[in-house]
Amino acid sequence: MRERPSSPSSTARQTTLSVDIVVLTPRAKRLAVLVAKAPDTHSRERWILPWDAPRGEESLADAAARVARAALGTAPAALEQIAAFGDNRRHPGDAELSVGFFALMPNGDYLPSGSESTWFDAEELPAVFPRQRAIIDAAFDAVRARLDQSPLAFRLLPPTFTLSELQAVYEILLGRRLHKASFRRALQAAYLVEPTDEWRSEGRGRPAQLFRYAPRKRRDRRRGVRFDLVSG
Amino acid sequence: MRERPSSPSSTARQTTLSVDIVVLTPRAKRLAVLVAKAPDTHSRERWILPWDAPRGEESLADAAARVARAALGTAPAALEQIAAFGDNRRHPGDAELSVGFFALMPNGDYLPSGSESTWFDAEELPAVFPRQRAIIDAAFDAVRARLDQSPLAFRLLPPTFTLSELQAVYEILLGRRLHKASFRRALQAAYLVEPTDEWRSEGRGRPAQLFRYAPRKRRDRRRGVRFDLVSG
DNA sequence: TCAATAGTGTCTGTTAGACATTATGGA
DNA sequence: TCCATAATGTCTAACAGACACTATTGA
Repeated sequence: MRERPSSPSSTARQTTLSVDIVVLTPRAKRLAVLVAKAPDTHSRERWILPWDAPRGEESLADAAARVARAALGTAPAALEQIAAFGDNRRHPGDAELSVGFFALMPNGDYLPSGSESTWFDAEELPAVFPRQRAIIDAAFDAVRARLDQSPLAFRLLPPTFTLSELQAVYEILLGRRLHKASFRRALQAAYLVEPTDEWRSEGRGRPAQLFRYAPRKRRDRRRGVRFDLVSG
Repeated sequence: MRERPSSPSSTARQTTLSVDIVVLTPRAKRLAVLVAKAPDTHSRERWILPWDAPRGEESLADAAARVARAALGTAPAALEQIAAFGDNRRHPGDAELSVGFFALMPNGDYLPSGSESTWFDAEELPAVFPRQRAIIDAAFDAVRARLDQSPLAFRLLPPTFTLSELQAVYEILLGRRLHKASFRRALQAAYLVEPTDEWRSEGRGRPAQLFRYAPRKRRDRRRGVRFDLVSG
């Protein structure tokens, strides 16, 4: 066997691998996470994230899509990798290595039928395995970090939407309130949306104009689209 | 075997795994990457990133540290995970899954003795395996994305340094020029450095005051420390 | 009419970025 | 002395954030 400092061994080792999905959805002005009750093999109650091992030649992304689809009954609106988690924390399948993904679903009132899965408010999560707990925490960070560089928010909305709906999605994903006037100014400056000639009236109040996602030229996105905080 | 939508199989599958390191260093005002010549098993010349499989109970981070140390002869100044790469692109060890890390080294003139490794300018990289090419590209993105939230730049400098040196490191890591006055203002506003009472004279010009990294209160880092571009 | 929401105009303090100037050493 | 680099002051346009106001519907 040859000796090279840059590659001390010439073959990759066998490892048990899992793909774990943090499905997030806006629900009652908060973020909710999809978890299922773990089979009662151990004494205390545990909940688990959807997960599985990749099959055959399946890529990580394909495996993640399959697991998300199985858990939801439908394809999620967005699916992105978070990171690999290879510490020694416990995992429900005792995987040595877990690759975490986050998925976004538009409507948190929806639940796959006949499933033991439930939505939990992000602030009131039940006990999960430590490895999956770390993946959940990383999922929130990843969503927030990518939100202003990637059109994640628009995937949670129908093709046309009001600016108030869009702002609400941003607020839920970021976990904080935004300033209305500045939010709209930033949207305008970023050329992300264009108005339609439709308006929608909901309950009381002035009807809102509908917009659609229509990113123009990539613009000099030196610093992405940053939205301003509200005072309170 | 039980049927749960959230976890269709109960055991994680065996997979071949590698940990691949993108070692970056400032060199001649540019970023350089450490690569080694691949053993000539195939016809055309290939270069490879340092990599290896984790051993035994070793965590991903531990394996990455070991590989980086083996390639450099010393520990790097920083080491962070990028992501997992599980597509079907080719890898030098034919790993099904590779976890990429980036490492930072202060001095790019340094080379481990007796090694076939070489620094390549980031803009003029030789042919590497497609999987590792993707890891390199992701490494640049990761460094730039984390630079304003994490004190990566300070790890490339000795305990005391001039502000011009610090700015040069930022410029190399970001791959673009920064505006001097705004850079210093941003530093001041972020309470990241404090002056020492030492000065250093190098060649002509006024001597520069030495500073040290001394982050104060975490401050309301709503938007991290952002540095401004230079006009040109 | 009132309540509620949509959308806009304006003001102010802050700051990014440019520019100019002073400071201080070496050649 | 001239040159090169450090360090700082000032100016301006842009913008964040606050506030107030108008617009438009349903109750």
